[in-house]
Amino acid sequence: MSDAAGRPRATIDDVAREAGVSTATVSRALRHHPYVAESTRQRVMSAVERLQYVANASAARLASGQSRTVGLITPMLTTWYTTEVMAGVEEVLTQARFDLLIGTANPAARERMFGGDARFEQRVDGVILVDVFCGESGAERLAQLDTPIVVLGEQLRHVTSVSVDNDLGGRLAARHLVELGHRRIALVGGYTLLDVVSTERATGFRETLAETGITVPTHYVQDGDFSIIGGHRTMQALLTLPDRPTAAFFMSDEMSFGALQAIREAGLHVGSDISVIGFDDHPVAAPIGLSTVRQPVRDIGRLGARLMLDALDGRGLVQHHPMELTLQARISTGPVGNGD
Amino acid sequence: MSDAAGRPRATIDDVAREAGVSTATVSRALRHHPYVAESTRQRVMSAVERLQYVANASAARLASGQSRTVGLITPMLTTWYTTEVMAGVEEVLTQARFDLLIGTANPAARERMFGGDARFEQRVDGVILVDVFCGESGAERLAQLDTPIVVLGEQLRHVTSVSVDNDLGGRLAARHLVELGHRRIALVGGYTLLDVVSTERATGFRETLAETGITVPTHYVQDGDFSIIGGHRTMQALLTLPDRPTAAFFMSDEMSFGALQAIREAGLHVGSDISVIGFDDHPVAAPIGLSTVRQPVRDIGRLGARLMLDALDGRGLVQHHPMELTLQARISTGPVGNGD
DNA sequence: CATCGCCATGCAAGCGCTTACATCCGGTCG
DNA sequence: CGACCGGATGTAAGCGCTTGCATGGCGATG
Repeated sequence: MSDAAGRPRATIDDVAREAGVSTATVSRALRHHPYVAESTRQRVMSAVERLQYVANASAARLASGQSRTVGLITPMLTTWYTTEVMAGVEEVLTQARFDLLIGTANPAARERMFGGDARFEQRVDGVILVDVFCGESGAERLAQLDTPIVVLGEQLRHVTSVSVDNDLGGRLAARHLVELGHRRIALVGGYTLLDVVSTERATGFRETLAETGITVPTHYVQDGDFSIIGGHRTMQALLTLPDRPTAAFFMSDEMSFGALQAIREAGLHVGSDISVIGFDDHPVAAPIGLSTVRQPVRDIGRLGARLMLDALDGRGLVQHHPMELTLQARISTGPVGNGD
Repeated sequence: MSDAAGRPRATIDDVAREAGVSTATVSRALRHHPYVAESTRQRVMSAVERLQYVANASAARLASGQSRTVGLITPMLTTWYTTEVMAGVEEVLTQARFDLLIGTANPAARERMFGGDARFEQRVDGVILVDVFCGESGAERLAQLDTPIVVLGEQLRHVTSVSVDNDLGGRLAARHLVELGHRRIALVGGYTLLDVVSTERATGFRETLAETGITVPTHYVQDGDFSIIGGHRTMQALLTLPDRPTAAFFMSDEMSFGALQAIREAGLHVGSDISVIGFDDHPVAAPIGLSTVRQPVRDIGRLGARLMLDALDGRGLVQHHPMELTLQARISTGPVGNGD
């Protein structure tokens, strides 16, 4: 290691020598330890400046046993939701001078992770799980680890968690469509059999419809794996139905985008021939007029990171933190029969 | 540090003892060093398994002097383009068991970075710059550092770089609009005064138009800072012009999305009243029918990471790697006068 | 059969920090 | 005025690995 000028990189010993103090003092001065005289700190700082000293992170981590890094594990790195959460986490962590390490956990490898992901071991001080869906039993196991854990996207009792009220999300979407007069309504989730999020939203959605005597027939329920292409495929299928629905609730905006494309390709009109409501409030939703249930995605990430920082400080509380959901009505949803 | 069972974490010494060999042998066995007998390796591996040993990355890094981490610096963390490049980089790096450290460089702090971003020093083995726009002179300085550098988004002589031919991109967009008969064409870049990308695309665009005798008047040239909101604002401005353009080239799809919204809000029709062509081929472009100049964004990230890995291996070549650009004509562009 | 050479392994010295503990020093207090 | 105390600093023992060098075997060679 050497710097741009070819000189070998300065170490803490060089700084100590230059400042005429011990390495212990340099270390303390740099980390704002209380017992360092102001004059000494000044001397150290100017030596640091002169030598262009930058601490070696690996050495510090080894010696302190802390990595100042938090890991983030998610099964779906490619959805907008996930990257947005990450952005929020990154923002807060960076500000606190922590590093972020990303790890992907496909559903199959999930089990292994509860025993500790090898990639992360000893490398992170804590881990944030995004949409990993561990369930209460998984959470209990996580709580056993001596590593702080924060779970995003699921409400849990045994670990710190933050999520929206998905049931309510489903209700908001249902109420909106009912108010517009729709009765033949399709329901498209991500991976119905696997993810709690879809299940919870579906429950709220169905219950609200049931209040008006509406039921969602089985062939109106589909999975679109939270992707644009999945939404496209799903809407194509729905459009070929003899009893074509007049509205559909897609549980992510990305799926909705695909759905809008399918509708247009079929020569139909969104909002009149068929209404579509999404979930998330993706930045493109407003520009293209997609009605949706908005969740404060970036804030979820920010809060998650803050909770992690608290836990790392020892002043973390194991509790659930709910986040707000709001309906954004736009032009992709309209009164039923408008187009007929 | 302890594992889930509360036992202190196993170290390399524990493994050595358990396997009846020295720590040196364990270290070699784990890193597939050639001079380790197969039988020994087996013994070590089973000891590792039994003790659930996971190496401490910090210790390894300190001892080896390598961080197995590469830094990525970008001024615009929030654009789709950047996150997509990152995803490509991450994919390749993770596979090679490298870590990725993200750093944001706002244009103002750019200068400092050439002297080395403190956040990254001694912590990364190399750094990838995404859309940092250093220019040949900056590149020369970067080449002086003993840290491998890969620049994405700009063609450079003195450092390894990968980028598309932005001039060609501008030409493709221009040719498409000209072929549709447009003559009043607006041109919206990111930060005209700052970024090479916009400048290069503008050059190709204008030259192609010039071949047909078309010039772009000053008031048709705007900046939309590569954001949805910026595109929206810009299109609103263009629509109020007495000599409203019949087509516009937005240098990112995200700006185009905002533009489409503005057009719809004004009660006009995209593709007939006014044509819009973007740049990137954002995943939402196809669903909503936005014509665009496609660049293989994720591949740029992947290649960048691969080049970095090569450089770290000492078998890197300083050279430029061009990437393909293709026109994707969709319904947001149509023949001129179609809507009048 | 002594000599080589090469593969396999062990020894031990760091890598550059952090931090418990020891030390020193000047003021306070009884 | 000596004991005490707490702030400021130094000493040095690690943290858990990697790796240059030394060593030990063993088959091939002359």
